[in-house]
Order: sequence, then structure tokens, then C-alpha cells
Amino acid sequence: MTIKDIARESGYAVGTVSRVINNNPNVSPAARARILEVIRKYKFRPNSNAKHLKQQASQGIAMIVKGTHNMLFAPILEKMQTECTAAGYSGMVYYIDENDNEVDRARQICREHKPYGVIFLGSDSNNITPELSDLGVPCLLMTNRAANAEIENLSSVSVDDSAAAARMINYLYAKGHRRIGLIGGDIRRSHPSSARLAGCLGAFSRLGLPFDAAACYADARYTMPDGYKAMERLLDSCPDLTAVFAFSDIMAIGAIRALRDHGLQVPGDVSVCGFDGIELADYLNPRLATIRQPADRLASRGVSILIRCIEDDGDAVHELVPYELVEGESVLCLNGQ
Amino acid sequence: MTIKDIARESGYAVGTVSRVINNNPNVSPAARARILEVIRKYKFRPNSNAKHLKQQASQGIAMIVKGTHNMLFAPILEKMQTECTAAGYSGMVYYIDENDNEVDRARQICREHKPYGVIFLGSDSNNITPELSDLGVPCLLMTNRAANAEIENLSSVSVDDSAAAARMINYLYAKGHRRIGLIGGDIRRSHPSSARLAGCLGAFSRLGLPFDAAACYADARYTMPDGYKAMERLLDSCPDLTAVFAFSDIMAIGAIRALRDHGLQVPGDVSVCGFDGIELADYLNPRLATIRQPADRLASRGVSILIRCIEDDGDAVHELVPYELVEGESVLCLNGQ
DNA sequence: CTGAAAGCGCTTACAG
DNA sequence: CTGAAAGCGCTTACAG
Repeated sequence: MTIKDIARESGYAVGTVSRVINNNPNVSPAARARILEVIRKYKFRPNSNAKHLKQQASQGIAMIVKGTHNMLFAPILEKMQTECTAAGYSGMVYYIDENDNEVDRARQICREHKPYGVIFLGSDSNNITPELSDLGVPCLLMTNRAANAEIENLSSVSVDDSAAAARMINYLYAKGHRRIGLIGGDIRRSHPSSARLAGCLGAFSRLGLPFDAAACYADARYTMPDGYKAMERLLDSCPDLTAVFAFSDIMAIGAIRALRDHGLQVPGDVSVCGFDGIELADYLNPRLATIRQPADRLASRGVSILIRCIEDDGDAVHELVPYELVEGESVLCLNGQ
Repeated sequence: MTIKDIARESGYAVGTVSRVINNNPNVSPAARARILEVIRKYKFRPNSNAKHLKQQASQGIAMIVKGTHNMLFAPILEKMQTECTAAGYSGMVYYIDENDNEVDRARQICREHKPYGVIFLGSDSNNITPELSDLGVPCLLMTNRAANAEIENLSSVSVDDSAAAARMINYLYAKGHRRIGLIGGDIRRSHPSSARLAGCLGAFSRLGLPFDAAACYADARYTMPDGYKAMERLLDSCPDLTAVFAFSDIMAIGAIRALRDHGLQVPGDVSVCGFDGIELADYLNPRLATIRQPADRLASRGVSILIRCIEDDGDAVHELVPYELVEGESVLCLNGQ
């Protein structure tokens, strides 16, 4: 079943069929009605390979997502879809493999689907190279600041990772914590992790707290089992800590399990906090203290920035949106405050 | 950059370029080396629209996934990818919208990508209609029994939902629970929910326990907030219950939060158990009692069954794999056993 | 082993 | 408003 069949059956030419499929106004009501009828009768759906092969532009915004599993991205994606639709674009989401190169994939997607703009989720700014400007369309990095990348067509929207992390350290300090362990990604490879670590180090130094990164910063991938293992290492290398700050809620969940399995109460013996503010954080026992990244705000600002770049040929911008410290129940107050 | 450019640059014809891209053996080593060199130089990637438009078959197995968010599917998908690769097929995963019709999407995917077989995840057998046989390739429904659908090209692999649910009820009974609430999907629309409910009802009746479905079965979608709301309704309509069995771990997490928010301890005041056995279940406090669906086993049996149908033109089979009751810590023993 | 050519199913100027 | 035709970038018989 092709548009040729629809054309034959309806008595019109393929060009006209194509026009009704694509909502081209230059079709008489009679022709439109008749052709639509035949399309419905056969449940015809145009072959998108052929469509995209030929089509010059797609009215679409591509969202390239690394990490199907990421619980922070799900609500952001949902909201972005809504915002795209509201602005007259169609959001097209592409889940790519953890090991894929996002710039290569973006190049291929641009060539094959001709989106008006591209949004990256789950891409570290370190992975985004200047070759991105070859894409020729505005791009946006979500939840990750790209100001330093200085790529002319790349905007970004994120929270201030460094300030948010410092805020959490200050909070723990105010609650009486002095020996704090950190669990985060590989700082040589992950920009958010290094920004968050920098924020923590700044706070430690302002507060006059010594911090031995070799002993008290544990590397982990952003998974529960890795959070678990990192916590076990911290227990060894940094035994007298009273609080642990994990750079994602998922790692914090792993860390909490590890503490319990070692006979420690949370927050009775050790306090734990996370980062992201995923829905699940609020369902845990105890509710997780965390930094909430505002999914709706990130999504709507991101789409709006990208569309301005698309429609008004605007310059790339790097916007920070406010984070929120969620107190939860997983941090013990050590000093009666 | 197209294969035409590669052809010109390398001095060979487009047909030869196409052959090296597709690993066709009928190419001289010299030509292959030269063409590969040019391809690398320009980082050329063939346009997959054009490829699929023309290609007769794709050596691929399509996996159509409803529910990006589903924590049970992530490990199943991962394992299926591995198994497909090991068997010489390439797994192609398509995430579709919750509201899409999976059979329509399957039809389109088959037309556009010509897979050798199709695996459905997150599709209820009720949604799968006899039109599926028009697809002309073997299909498989994952984690959901399709024996009753009687579609000639549709196999399935799942646990025995009814028996598993009955097993959980027996377990709760053995622990002294007599007033048990249930949280599940809409039984008119969800086959797994109705099978699990049937299993529970059978167990109740064998155990001589009365069960008022109107009061003690609460409908919910498979989300945490819906589990929460369903639990609140149960608290109203079925006030003296000592245990709740939610038909997914995610709903169980919501139910636990609701109980806590109403001042009840889990399992001290009310015991809770789930279904699926996702990784997270084991990280919760208390660890969740649940029915574990064996992800690896489901994945490897599913792929193996589908490949037999593809290669040996075998008949559809409906296989049950063993489930496992995980005791966790969320069920209180009421009778000292 | 290689090339020339047809054709996959669409979209889109171009004419009328 | 409609049709006829070119062409998107590939693959694949067919000849040689």
C-alpha cells in the first residue's frame, strides 16, 4: 500500500495525495475528503523513509537522549514534547546508546530527518565538540552548562551545579555535620560531577573544613549498585563520617542500602542526601534530602530558548534556572537547630 | 556527503561502495581497502532512509516498547540485545507512545524496516489483534501470555501470572494475614491484572477467605502516585486490612508512602508486597516482598523462541518461565511462624 | 570482481 | 486546484 494505490483508488494523482497527507492548503475540499476517505479505508500510513529521504525540512525538534533509564529525564521529555507541540513543532525523540557518540548521531539525524533544532539530554558538555557547529541548526544542552564550550550554535539550560552543591554542604554544616563524604562521577570525564565537586570544595574551604578528596570522594557511575560500592569504599577510607552527599538520587539510594547492610541507620548514624529531586526521592523511607532540578522549568525554558534561536536567528544563551533544596528526612540535625 | 561522493573520490562505482558498506563478499581486497579509507576520511555514514527504502530485509529483530519508564523492561531489553547479537541479528528498539496502537506501529515498522521478527514489550495481549498475522513475520509478546489470543504467528513468554499471584496470597496467609487488600490495573483492559486477580480469588476461595472485590480491589495505573491514591481508597473502603498486595513494585512503593503518610508502619501495621522484582525493590527500606520475574530468562527464552520461528518456520509457542517469591522485609509474620 | 541502471515511495518545483 | 515528472540516496539484479 503506497500513495500510488491511494491515488489510483481515489482517482487523483499522487501529488494531490501527498498534499492532503501533508496538509498543504492547495487542495479542493472535495479532493481532500475523497482522498482522506480512501486513506482511512486502508489505514494507510506513508512510508517515513521515503518521506524523510525527499523532504527538505521537517517542522521538528530532535531530542537526543542518552540513558533511557534516567528518572530525571522522563518528566523533562514529557514537558518538552508539550511545549514543542504548543509552539507548532513536533518533538522527535531519539534514544541513543550510552556508548554512542552524540555528535555523530546528531549529524546523522540532521541529515536524515532535517530537524530545525536539536536538544541533547544526558550528554556531558565534554562530549560535545566544536564540530557541532557543522550541524547548521541551533542546539541546546539540557541540565548541563555549556557556556565554556563556546560553540556558537549551542545554548544550554541548567541549574548552577556548583552553587547547588555548595548549598547542600552549607546545609549539612548548619545541621552540625563536619565529616562529610562525597559520591560522584569521574571528575575527569563528567562536567556536572566536577562542577558539583568544585562547589563542595569551595564550601568546605569557606567553612574551614578540611577535605581529603583522595579518601572522601568516591567515584561511581550513576547507578544504584555503583552508589552502593562507592559507599562501601567510603566506609573504609573515611570511617568517621556523619554525612554523605551523593551527586544523584539514584546513587544516594545505593549508598543508603550499603549503610544499612553495614548495620548503620539513616539518618540516625549517617545522614545521606542526593541530587536531582526525582519523583522517587519523595517516596523513599526516609524521604531523601536532595537538590531538586525543576523539570518543568528546565523543559519550558529550554524549548523557548531553542525556538528563539531557530525563529529569530538568536544567539546561543546559557541560562541558569533556580534549584531547590529539599530537606526530606534523611539528614539528622546534630546540634539541636 | 553520499555514496556518490565516496564513489567519485575512491574511483569506484556506487554499487561497489554499497557492497563494502554492507559487507558483501564480492569485493576485491584492494577496492575494499581504498573505499574504507575514503569512508573513514569523511566519517561517512549511509543515509538510513535511503537504505531502508530500498532494502528487502534487514537482519534485524524489532523490539517495540511501550513505557520508556518501565524498570522491569530495561534489563530485559539489555539482555535481548545481547542475545540477538549473539545469534547474528541486530536488535532494533522502538519506543512508542503509551497511546499508540502497537499493531499499527508494528505494521509501519515492518513496512519501513523489514525486520525478521517483532517482539512486543509493554503490550497487553488484549491490544494485540488478529490483524497481527498480516505482518507476515513471527512475533513475540514479552511478559504477557498470549495463548488465548490464538494468533498463528504470535508466541509469548511470561510467568504464570495467576499462579504467581496465588502463591503470594498463600504466603501472606501463611504469615497470618486474613484481611488482604489488592491494588492492580483495570481488569477489563489489562490481561496481567485480571490473571493476577483471578489467581488471588482462587487462592482466597481455597483458603476459605471471603473477599469483597468492590471494596478491597483498587484500580490504579502502574505508577507511584496511582499506587498512593489506590492505597488511600483501600484505607477507606477496607479499613481493617493487615496486608496489601500491589500488582507491581512501583505501585507498592506508592502504597507504602500512603500508609506512612497516614501514620501507619510498614510492615508493623500493614504489610505490603509487590510484583516484578525490579532492582529497586531490593534497595528499599524495608526491602520489598515481591514476585520476581526473571529478566534474563525471559529475554533469552523469548529471543530463542522467536529465532526458531524465524529460521525453522516453527509454530508459535507460549512458554511459561518460573517466577520466584522474594520474601524481602515488608511482610510481617502475625503468627510466630 | 565491477559497473550501469532500475527502482524503493515519497515531495516538490513547474506548468497549466 | 491538479497532474506529470524529476529526484532524494541508497540496494540489487543483470551483464560483463
